[in-house]
Amino acid sequence: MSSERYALLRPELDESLARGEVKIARLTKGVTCELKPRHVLIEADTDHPFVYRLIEGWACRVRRLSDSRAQSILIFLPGDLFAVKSMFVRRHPDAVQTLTRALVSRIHYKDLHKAYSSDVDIANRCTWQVMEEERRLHSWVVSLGQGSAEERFALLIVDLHGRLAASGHIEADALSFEMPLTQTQLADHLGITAVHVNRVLRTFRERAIVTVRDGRVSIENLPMLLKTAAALMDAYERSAPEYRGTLATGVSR
Amino acid sequence: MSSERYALLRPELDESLARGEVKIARLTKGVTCELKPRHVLIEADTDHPFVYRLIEGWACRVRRLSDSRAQSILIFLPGDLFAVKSMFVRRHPDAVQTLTRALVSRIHYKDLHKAYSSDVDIANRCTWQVMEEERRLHSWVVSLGQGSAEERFALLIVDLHGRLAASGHIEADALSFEMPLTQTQLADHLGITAVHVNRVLRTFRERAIVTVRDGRVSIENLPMLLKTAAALMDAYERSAPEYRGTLATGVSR
DNA sequence: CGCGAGTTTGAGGTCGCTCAACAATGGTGG
DNA sequence: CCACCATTGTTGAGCGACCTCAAACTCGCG
Repeated sequence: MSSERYALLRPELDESLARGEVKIARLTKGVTCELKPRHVLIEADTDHPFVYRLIEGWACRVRRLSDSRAQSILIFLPGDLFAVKSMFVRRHPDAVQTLTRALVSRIHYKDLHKAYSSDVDIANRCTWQVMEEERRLHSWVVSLGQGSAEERFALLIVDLHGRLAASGHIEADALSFEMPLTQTQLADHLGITAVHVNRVLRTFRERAIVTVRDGRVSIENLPMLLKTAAALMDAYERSAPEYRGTLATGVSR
Repeated sequence: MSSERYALLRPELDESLARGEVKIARLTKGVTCELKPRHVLIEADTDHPFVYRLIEGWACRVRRLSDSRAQSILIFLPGDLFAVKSMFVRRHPDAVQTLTRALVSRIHYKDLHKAYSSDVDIANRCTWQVMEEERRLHSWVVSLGQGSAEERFALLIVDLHGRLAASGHIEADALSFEMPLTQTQLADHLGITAVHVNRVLRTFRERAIVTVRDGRVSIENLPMLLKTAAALMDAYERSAPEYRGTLATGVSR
């Protein structure tokens, strides 16, 4: 978690969060396990005592409705803590499952809450994770509430790119990266049908803006992509380096 | 904040949260102020050093897009803490404004964070507030992503009713309560146009399920309302007393 | 080879949008 | 007290984004 990208973090907390990061890493180290794609880590509405860190791979929080609709609420990328809420609630109303093969470490909520209670750095780091998630949820509410299918998709790509770049998993100027979501999974996240996802992808491909193939996205016209997402983007996202940098210098084809 | 409704809270935290509640109330007491309707308390993208408690009235977090679209992200009711994130970030990407005449108390983020650092009860209470908000955001993402306009509206009414009942502002079995949102404000929250809100309200009125008039909602057919919202409701909401109770005992007309 | 999961495409339908007009309300100033 | 205006609510007509259903295609896998 680089604080680079989160320019709005109060500077006095910078070091505390970095320390909390290390301390939590130390606490969770040891108990790591490898998971297959689509493994349900946390079942909805079931008592669950662990807090996790995603080390490798992708995962997501998904709610399934009784009538077979599903909404993928948040996507987790390497480095993210998740189910921090386990410290406070016995159950979660939605499931967490892997999207790819993944490596996670975990810690019992009691151990983490003990550390949380006695060490401000750890409390800060946990609270920060929840707040960061909340920020992304705000953005996603705006996206689902006001964005067209194309805008939502563009925003998603920009967001994933930004997060992967911020955590160092891809270069900040990378124009291609892995995105292991099927069109059905994209649909559940974007709040549209899989069929329509396919059509949206087609128009982006035909207009040579973004091509998604074999679990990989290639950005062919970044300025155009950013322009499509721009209306939905908040000040945080707009201030991310990959936005200012590349939009200004013009990586257009 | 009664823990009644939040049956899933870990029992060992119950007392700590109650203590945190009281301590925060003590910290913020004194500095209260009264605000007019539509007063912008927190401006988007502007440095802001306070954390608030809404004592009376309604408020909401709203993001305005460059092209005049707007999404109301969260609605705050009496008792809610908001802008807890001020402790961690300098600015918020969305504004917070009152919907009615309102009474708020506030505290400087440094003071609160000092208390947060030295008192677990206060840390717990703050983190809990953020987690509770996150839970509602999850639900709202599902609602916007998967729900029809009617389902969203029904869920909103059920949610508001449940929260007002939980905090004791209305009776748990009240079938009518104040809801001081204009149709335009409802539209921005539901992610549909004001015109369509009007039509949705009409169908609910014509089917004698819910009538909204003069800033007040009257539930005329609760089972039907719950049935409409049911698909979108999570286990928390479904387990709320007013759902189990009244659906079971059948308040149908 | 057959199977299942994912992708692609067509045809037709619907939910919700846009534009536009008008009614009801309440506040303001003359 | 009335004329005026801004805000909110209401309704119609036409349109477009997205959905539903259905079929065909690709691909990896046992």
